[in-house]
Amino acid sequence: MTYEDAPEPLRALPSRMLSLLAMYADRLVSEGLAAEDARKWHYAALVALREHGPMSQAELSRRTGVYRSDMVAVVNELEERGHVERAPDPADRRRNVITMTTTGRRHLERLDELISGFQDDLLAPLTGPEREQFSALLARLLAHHSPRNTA
Amino acid sequence: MTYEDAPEPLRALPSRMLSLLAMYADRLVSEGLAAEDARKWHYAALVALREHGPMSQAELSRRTGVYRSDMVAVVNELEERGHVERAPDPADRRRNVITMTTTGRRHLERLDELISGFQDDLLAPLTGPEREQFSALLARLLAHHSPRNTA
DNA sequence: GCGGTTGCGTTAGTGAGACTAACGATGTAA
DNA sequence: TTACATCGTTAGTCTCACTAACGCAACCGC
Repeated sequence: MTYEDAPEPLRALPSRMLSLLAMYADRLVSEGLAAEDARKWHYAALVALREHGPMSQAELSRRTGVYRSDMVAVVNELEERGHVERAPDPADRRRNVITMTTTGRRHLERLDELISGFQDDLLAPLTGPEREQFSALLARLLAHHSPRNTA
Repeated sequence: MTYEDAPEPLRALPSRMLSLLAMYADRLVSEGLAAEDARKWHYAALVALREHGPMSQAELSRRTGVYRSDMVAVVNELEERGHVERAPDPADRRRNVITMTTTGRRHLERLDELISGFQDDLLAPLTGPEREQFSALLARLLAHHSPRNTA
């Protein structure tokens, strides 16, 4: 927060505005999810599981962008809460197969609603078309800077 | 990095795209500034000093958004490098007066160029009008969510 | 004058996130 | 079989935003 009086040249820097707004958005999401005893990586993992079915932690890691060393904790927490099950993969004994439970699926649906509400809060001052445009611009910038397209 | 295969519903979330892009932008700036032995808060502080002249650490903190506890280190580093001078304020002995040196001013001019280049890198895929629009949308979102306007 | 509050610089510490290194166990390929 | 890659896991680094508390100095009401 703060920055009330940031000098103009600073205030107008896209990189700075981006950091500031991202910080705000992150806080919005994190605090909102905390109310459901969830963290944003929980959401990312659950969405991946819904989209692609059961998978190993390493694959979950690749799909969500969470390091596999950090994914350990995420899966631990989801397992504790009964949202996923972790079982050794009989086909490849290095792997764990992570499967979403029914509880997990219900939980995810709840999170879907919350997350969607946060997007509305975030974009509140924009009109419908402006939101589309903002998202589209973000997507283009990301596409340009992500490893896949930059390489 | 990574996220190559993020499931669609995740990938399209504005809050997520924002975080990702901000991470990229931060890295761009931080690594670029490191080449000049600078950090982004150095830049913020120096810009504030140029705009408003000598001021206390607390005021610097308010103007840049850096906590005054963290501002101590920023001023230390700038002082070590000879970019600012720290002197007790005779008018108020609780305060330090931070003044930019000539060296600091030259350094800041160099940073100006670097920073401006990073903005270009960041916004590279967008056309001129698109950059304007993106900045304008960011500014509006920030204005809406910053404490001054939210209150 | 005095007492209470507020602001200052500083130190220390928290909690989260991104990221690296290395491990033992397992699988794959030369 | 030897060499290499992958997986889950532990541990640890660095940076950031943020809080708490400190001693000190200034200000306000009286």
